[in-house]
Amino acid sequence: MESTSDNVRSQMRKGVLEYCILSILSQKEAYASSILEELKAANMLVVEGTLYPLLIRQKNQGLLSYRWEESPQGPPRKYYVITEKGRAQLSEMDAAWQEMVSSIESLRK
Amino acid sequence: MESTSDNVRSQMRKGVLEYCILSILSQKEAYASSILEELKAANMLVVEGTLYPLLIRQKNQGLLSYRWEESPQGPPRKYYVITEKGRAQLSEMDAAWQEMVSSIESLRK
DNA sequence: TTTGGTACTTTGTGTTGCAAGGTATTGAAA
DNA sequence: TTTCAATACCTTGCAACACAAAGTACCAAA
Repeated sequence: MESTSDNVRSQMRKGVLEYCILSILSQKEAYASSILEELKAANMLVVEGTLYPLLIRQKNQGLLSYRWEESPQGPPRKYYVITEKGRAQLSEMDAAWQEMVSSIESLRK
Repeated sequence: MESTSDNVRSQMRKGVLEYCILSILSQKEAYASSILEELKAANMLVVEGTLYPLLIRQKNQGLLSYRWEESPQGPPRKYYVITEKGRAQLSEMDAAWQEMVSSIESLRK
């Protein structure tokens, strides 16, 4: 049983997730589980099944690269790193986001 | 040939269109073409093929109702009206939107 | 050697936005 | 009267996306 509120929030998250990922990775490298934690801390909750394909898409687009690193325990981690192209895309997204905030504000006057 | 920027903006629009529609209709009744113009004025461009199904969905969810009205010229217009349920949903969306703006801000610090 | 924790991946489903094309009404021009 | 342009509404097929659920793999401790 899902609340209306959950639906609303889930719908709105669509389309800004890529922006969130690039933003997180622009500050420091991270692997999927740690990205999930950051998103959770920012109230932008997503699940594994959403994040992994998204990271792969962004890597295929050349926005991210990655490297393997040993974990203190458990299997190795895939650390993602933002590329130059990714930073350029992030700039685009900053502008697009600001524009959308303005648009909503003007509609919500 | 579509620019990266268009893709970015198109993706971000997902999920907030319903919010925009309810917002517009909360101020006054409107028919599809006039809603398109308002969205265009707010830089939230969409096309007919997006808007019509969306209005029908919202009507089926009980968020909107409509009535026919003669046009000064051309076929009659379908004026959409927001319902009480629609206004409740709009309140939800206001809250969800504000939360998302905060989330992005905290990630983009 | 089995168990539990960590981490990455894949599959199937439903929703959404969009391009493109279609239908219907009206009034004015040919 | 027929044709045309403008207005308005609707439908179909497609691709992208978020998500639930299930699966695979690695490691260390019991």
